[in-house]
Amino acid sequence: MNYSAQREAILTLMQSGRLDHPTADAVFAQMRRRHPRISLATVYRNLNLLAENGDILKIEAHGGPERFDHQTHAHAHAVCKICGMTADFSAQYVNFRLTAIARATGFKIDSAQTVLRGICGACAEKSS
Amino acid sequence: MNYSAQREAILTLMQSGRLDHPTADAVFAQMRRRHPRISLATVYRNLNLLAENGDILKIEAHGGPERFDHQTHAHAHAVCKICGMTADFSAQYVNFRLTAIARATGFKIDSAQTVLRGICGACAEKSS
DNA sequence: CTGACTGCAAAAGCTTTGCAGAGCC
DNA sequence: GGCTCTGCAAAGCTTTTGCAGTCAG
Repeated sequence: MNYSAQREAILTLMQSGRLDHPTADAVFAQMRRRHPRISLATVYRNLNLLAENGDILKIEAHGGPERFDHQTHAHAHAVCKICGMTADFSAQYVNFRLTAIARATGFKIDSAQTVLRGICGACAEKSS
Repeated sequence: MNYSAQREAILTLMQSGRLDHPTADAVFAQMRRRHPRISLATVYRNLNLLAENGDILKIEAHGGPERFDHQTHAHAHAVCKICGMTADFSAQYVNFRLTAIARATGFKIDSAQTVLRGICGACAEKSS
């Protein structure tokens, strides 16, 4: 077992899906309920470790704090620019021609992330 | 003309293509050569205004400072996770089924950004 | 005992903001 | 005068880091 109790607990929390694309801070707040002495630094450290390890995914929020996702299979995200809500959508809607890109840019590609920005249904209603 | 002298100068600098996907700081450094009294705050303010206005593009660097791009037509980026170098590639390599996504998520989509992370040719050589 | 892990507090970016002074029409 | 724009400095936010203490095996 390479995972300390706290790391394990964070992973379990993430995998429960109880939090939806949480920020580190949201994870911290939730963790505190059962581990009142946990620190924000630990949450950051462990989320980053878990992400490096491929257990969770770190996603870009484009102009907001980073968010984490327990779904590690290929998918993409739509971020509401008003409330920050993040929705998943299947990667089948986005197609990468990775080999062609690697050839064109000379890069060795590790990971691909697509983020769409827009306004979610709830915010669209409110503002109308 | 809605553009102040400095805003105009920043836009001109950006459009010259002399800087490659510069950070705000890089724009600041370059601007200083001809406008020694310009401040970093002004650079940020104007880059953001220009981006809102669609004159330039603000791109995500995923774990680094934001970068700006004078190319506003659809394209995507590959970011080197070692040196931060950012390469363009044509949108033809990435396909979005935007209407399907909008339907699936309930979002009204404004913009789409795809960022690939990897290692650029130069860094790959150095580390090998 | 040794090494990994943690809390705390401080630091480190990067970016934004408040304010007063300039400049322009 | 009224407007926008600017420089400066300070604050803000998120994230990382140094360090000493703690825990597990």
